[in-house]
Amino acid sequence: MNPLSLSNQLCFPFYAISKEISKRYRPLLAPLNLTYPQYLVMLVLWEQDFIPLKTIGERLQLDSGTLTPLINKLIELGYVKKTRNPDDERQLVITLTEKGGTIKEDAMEIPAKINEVLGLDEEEFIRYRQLLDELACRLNLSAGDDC
Amino acid sequence: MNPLSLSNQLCFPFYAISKEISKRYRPLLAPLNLTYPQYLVMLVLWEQDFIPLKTIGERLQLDSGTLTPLINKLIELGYVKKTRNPDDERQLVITLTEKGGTIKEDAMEIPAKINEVLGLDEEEFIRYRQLLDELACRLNLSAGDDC
DNA sequence: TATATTTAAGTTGTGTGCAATTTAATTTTA
DNA sequence: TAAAATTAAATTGCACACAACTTAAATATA
Repeated sequence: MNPLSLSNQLCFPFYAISKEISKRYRPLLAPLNLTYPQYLVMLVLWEQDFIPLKTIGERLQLDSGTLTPLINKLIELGYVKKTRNPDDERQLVITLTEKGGTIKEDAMEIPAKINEVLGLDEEEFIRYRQLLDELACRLNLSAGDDC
Repeated sequence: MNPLSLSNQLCFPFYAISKEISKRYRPLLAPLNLTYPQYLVMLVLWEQDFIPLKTIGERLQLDSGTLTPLINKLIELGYVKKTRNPDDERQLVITLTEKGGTIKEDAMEIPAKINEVLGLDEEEFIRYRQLLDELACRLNLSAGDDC
């Protein structure tokens, strides 16, 4: 057994599947003019508006080098705006615009469509998510850390 | 239950775990001066040398826009070289240099180290791989297609 | 066999992803 | 309280990832 064989490593299927998933999101996100990472930022904001850039970065594991241009793009699209925390001028606080709030309605359709596109039923979805959550815990990627 | 919540989607854990895995590869690959995608190309070549660029792209699901500069970097590192198929001058055939063959010995250490870094024992490794293989099949990402 | 079509790489442009550095604001501490 | 350390964004530079397009070679077909 060759340990270097692609088929004998975890890394490659993870890499390939992850790329494939974001590829299948692309046509669903196109009507909203969002890329997959931009959509993730919007998900964070729809869950909690008026949030520091720092916190978005912690949730998504992204640094300012990635987020700064991404947020600028979302501003250009008219979905968010930047404010500063008056108590700490270093902090950039991101808020949804009205338009950014409105497209949430369209985005609500996406999770169901994605499961369809991925060909997963409810049971499979839950099974995969459990395994991923478990692995995320093991890699210390969980927010809650109750694992 | 909010369907748009990060924690209720498959996409995000996949995205986060995939990034985390390649992050954990980075220090292991640094001594070889390889990035993670470059390492994947080397894995393909160590499995089968003298292979068309096209075929590498099919294995890794990457197009020439990604592979051309990546291969140029591997040439710069002295690990591979380009030749043309004399029977079809369109085809670029990639071959390992002596140096590219030699570093395979160092790379042999990596799979074991990665499982250690990810904190997975043999049993868990197999369990995760089965699930990923299953999902890859379902997404039509498998070469064999026997699923 | 000349023309059209297809195919393989390469090129260009946009958008991440991340390391390393810079800038400005805040906090620590000497 | 002035200087040092820390913190949050922004900037710079490099390397993917991929869509769209170009170029050159091979194949198909009229």
